[in-house]
Amino acid sequence: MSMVTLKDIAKVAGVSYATVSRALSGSSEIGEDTRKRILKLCEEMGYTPNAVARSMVMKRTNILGLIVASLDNPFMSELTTNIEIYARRCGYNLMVCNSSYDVDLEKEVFTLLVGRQVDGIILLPISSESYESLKSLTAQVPTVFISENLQDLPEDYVAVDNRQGMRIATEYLYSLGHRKILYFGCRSHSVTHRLRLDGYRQACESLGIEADVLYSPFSRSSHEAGYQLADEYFSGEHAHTAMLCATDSLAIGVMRAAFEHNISIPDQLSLMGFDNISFAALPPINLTSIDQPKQQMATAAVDLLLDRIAKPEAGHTSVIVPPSLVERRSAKQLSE
Amino acid sequence: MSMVTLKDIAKVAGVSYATVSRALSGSSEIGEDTRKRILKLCEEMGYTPNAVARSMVMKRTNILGLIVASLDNPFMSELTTNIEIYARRCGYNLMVCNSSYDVDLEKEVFTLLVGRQVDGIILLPISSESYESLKSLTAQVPTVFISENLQDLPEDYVAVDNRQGMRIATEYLYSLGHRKILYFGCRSHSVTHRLRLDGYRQACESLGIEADVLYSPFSRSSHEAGYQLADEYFSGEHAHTAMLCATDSLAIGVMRAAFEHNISIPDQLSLMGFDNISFAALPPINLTSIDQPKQQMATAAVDLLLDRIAKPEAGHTSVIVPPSLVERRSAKQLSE
DNA sequence: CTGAAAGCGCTAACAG
DNA sequence: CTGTTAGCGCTTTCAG
Repeated sequence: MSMVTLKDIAKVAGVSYATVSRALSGSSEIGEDTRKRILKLCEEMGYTPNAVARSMVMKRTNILGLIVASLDNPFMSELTTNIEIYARRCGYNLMVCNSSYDVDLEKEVFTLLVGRQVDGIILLPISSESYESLKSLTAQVPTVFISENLQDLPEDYVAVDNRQGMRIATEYLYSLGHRKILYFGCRSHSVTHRLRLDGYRQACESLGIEADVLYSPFSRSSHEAGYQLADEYFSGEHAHTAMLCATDSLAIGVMRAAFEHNISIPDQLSLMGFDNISFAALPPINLTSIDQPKQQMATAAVDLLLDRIAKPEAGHTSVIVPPSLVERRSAKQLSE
Repeated sequence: MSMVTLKDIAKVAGVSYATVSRALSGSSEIGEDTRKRILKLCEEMGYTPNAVARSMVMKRTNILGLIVASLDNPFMSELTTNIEIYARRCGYNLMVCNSSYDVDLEKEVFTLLVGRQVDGIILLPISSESYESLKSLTAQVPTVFISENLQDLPEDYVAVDNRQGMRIATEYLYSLGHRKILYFGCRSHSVTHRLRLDGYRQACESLGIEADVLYSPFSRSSHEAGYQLADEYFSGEHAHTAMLCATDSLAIGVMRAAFEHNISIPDQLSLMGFDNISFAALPPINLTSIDQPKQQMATAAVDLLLDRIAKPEAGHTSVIVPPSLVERRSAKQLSE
């Protein structure tokens, strides 16, 4: 289709194709007049540079790989959107693969992307265990992990300050008058989730209130998990005035259980989530949450990756971004 | 990093690198013993074929471009997920670009993808107008439009049967006893939306009930649009017992307005949407809707595109997939 | 300032 | 069955 090549336009212009290449690369030395003439010709002949050929010789594709558990997850798709837009602004295109929450597949697509000669890879919500399985691969190509806190592992990553986020949440509920706050957790194996729980515990301690934790046996955070856990909880005694969920998804499940148990939110129970996924803002949900600044995380991840590509041997870096409270209507002042 | 090339392993194996190439491509004639020896060597030396080099000579990249208005939109991200997974199964990787609802950007990224030598492009919710702006480009590379009905335009596309979907919705509400059904529309310029409206009107006519339509002035379907429209509507007289929204997003906005006007859904008003986005299933929303079979649409789009790549000159095809009713709890039997 | 030529890693005839 | 060779379209020394 776009079969016009450098050679073609060189022939028409009556110059060598090296000259045309120079005209296009903009740089170096070339006569202003010839450049203009050539550029015009390219336009006329509908020439589009062949990025594949260029990659071949440049030994870099200007393509970034993105591996994501599932784009269906609103948190991940928000991140992806921002990553793509920013990467493109930096001159990179994005090749996206779903790992479908499968560690083996994740490994497989990683290898695929390496074969594609991507300049770097961004790995998006991956449980911290899968770091183990990818260890040998991440050495082959610049990689940054995003949204999962890898702590002291020798990798680049960007994550929100999870501990701080839960501290903020707990303190907020406290400021609303709540003293009996239940924490609803999940995925106990994940560092990220351990940090969140930590933040809650720390805050409780310094506030002088009791920490109370319920953990979902489900391996993945979902509203089903939240529903089951809450349904059980509401069926027994429940003296807490507020509930703090490890994720928004969990909180949404809690909403359903609360509804079925005729517990009104926020009148009888204040509820909070974490992540501030787009769902949370929907009118019928209106969930007070802790925001992960997705845009900032996205640009930080791309910047970090480009840095690493520029200096493959530099030491590992992590970027921790600040969370923030988003007040909506699922939590309110405790009435006496 | 992965600097091992065919040549390297040829040298070690003591064969010409054409032989290695053959061993890897699996095909043609080559001694079983040498093949095995070579394959083992590749493994040992950690060889990964360079897809860029291969693309260069094959004149095909096995990359598909995907242009999407915004991955943030759950409908689009669901489609994208399915497209990526299926495309990969077919041996293609996906390069994704957001057009951010901007016709110029859309054109820009299209050109970018062409320069990337993608084998084909899938264009995802694009208003039918943008077809005009892309006309000259779609001729350059196999392209399929997805989710927007292009009617008689000379393009390949896959879309749901929008008219039929709204007919089903209307008939369903009718079967629930509703006779005064209000249609909430938007984006009157879009063929897709015109077809939906059409389906509603047709159904009303054959059911012998009156068609009543309210159109949002907003150019994009969103819950804000739905909220505004519904807020206004509820503020005036409102004798309808059911409301049929052109999209789920619109319906979610209606939910908020209803809540604020103390109108209970579904007790006082039945509500339906269209698209069956993932939101709709969330417990606090629980919206009865018309499903667009995203997975089927995704695979159909990829299949269509691969067909077109195989036969660039074949006539244009469209695939219309069937919608289906998803009963949840926002619509119910009209009590007398 | 411009042309000639080499080569990126791989595939595909074409010979042997 | 295996080796030789010629490119794919482009960038980049190195000469003019």
